[in-house]
Amino acid sequence: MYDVFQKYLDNKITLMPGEKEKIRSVAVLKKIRKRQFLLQEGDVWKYDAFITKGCVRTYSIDEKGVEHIIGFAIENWWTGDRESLLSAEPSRFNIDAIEDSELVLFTHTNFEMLCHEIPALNNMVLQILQRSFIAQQNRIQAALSFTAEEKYKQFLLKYADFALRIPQSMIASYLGITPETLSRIRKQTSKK
Amino acid sequence: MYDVFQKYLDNKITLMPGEKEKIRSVAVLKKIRKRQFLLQEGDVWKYDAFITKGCVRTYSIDEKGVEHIIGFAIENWWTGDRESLLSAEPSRFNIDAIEDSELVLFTHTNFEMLCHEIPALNNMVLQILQRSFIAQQNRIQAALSFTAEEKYKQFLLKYADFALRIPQSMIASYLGITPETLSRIRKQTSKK
DNA sequence: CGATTCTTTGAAAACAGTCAATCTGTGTGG
DNA sequence: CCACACAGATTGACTGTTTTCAAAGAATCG
Repeated sequence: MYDVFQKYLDNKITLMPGEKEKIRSVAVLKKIRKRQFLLQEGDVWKYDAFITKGCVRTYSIDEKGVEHIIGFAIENWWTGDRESLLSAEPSRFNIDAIEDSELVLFTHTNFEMLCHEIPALNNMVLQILQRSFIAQQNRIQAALSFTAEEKYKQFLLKYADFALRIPQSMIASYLGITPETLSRIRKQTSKK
Repeated sequence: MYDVFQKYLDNKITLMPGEKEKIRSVAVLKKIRKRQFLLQEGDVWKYDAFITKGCVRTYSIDEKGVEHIIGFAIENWWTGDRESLLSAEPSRFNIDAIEDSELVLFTHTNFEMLCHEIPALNNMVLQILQRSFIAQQNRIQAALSFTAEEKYKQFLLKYADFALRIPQSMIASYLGITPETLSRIRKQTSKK
């Protein structure tokens, strides 16, 4: 379980002797089953969470009870609610597992300590944040510029590696359309 | 002109003796007039840009020639295209001035050097990035969850300080609706 | 196999987009 | 200072897309 994370780290940064162990010593392993919550609306999120196996979704629920998926995350991705983490306010989001999943958790306090002591790690976090920022910007642009069909196509291209693991109703939610509309788009495009 | 930026810095971080001057020495002042480009699609963006006066917009143009506004920025905000900056690829965005504006520019190379030498500055950048990330996440959530009317209301609340400086057609573009639709929404809500 | 969840389909209603015309306000040149 | 031009905002009629609601059809899991 932890070895997936270790591999990820080795791939990204080179650590000084002893640092590997230091990181390892504050890591907490966690398994969650399909449909199980990692974070529930109203709770305060306090971790940095890395997925070693499985798939989770982050979503909000509007006043009509409809779910709106903000993002997905799979193996080798980080997840969590940065807003709640930094503000220490109750989260407006839910995170739950789409598949049985395994995670490596760090309490944010521990993780900050690690980042402070290990510049390479701190730098890695900055890189990830930058990349997430860019990805979000592109998603906003897509939402503004593309039709539902184009957004779906782009989604399949961009997330080809795990698009098939996700129920269509959830993809629809992510794209901001109803499951019925997505079903019709698929029918349309399969004709061609 | 530069004093606006200096004030901003003083407000955010405390600098060691000499650091102020070091920052100042690599800053470049720039004025742009209304409608003038700061960045044009196809060019590579190489700066970190701080606005001391005025207002700019970042937008893309789709294949039909329609503009889609990704974001606005005013005094005391940063602007630019992080994607182009980090990838060194030509930008897909345009940035131009909505009002006559004044900026403090740093070439990214210089700015990185400064961040490397001044940990407090580096930390500030991280904070800004985190906050931008959260703001974008909230925008995505709003786009998914809210009706056009709700999005407009939220925009007015959130950006009350400069919403009036921006033409309605641009607000419509930002919200992902046509100017006509926004006009009708305004008519509706003013009735109540 | 039965139960539950997910997907598809249909028809009607709601909504936003398009196109074209008019109105309004601002700023410029005569 | 006026008149005109121009850009932005509004309005109306029409079209097209998406949602909604309801029901039937697959697929999945214990």
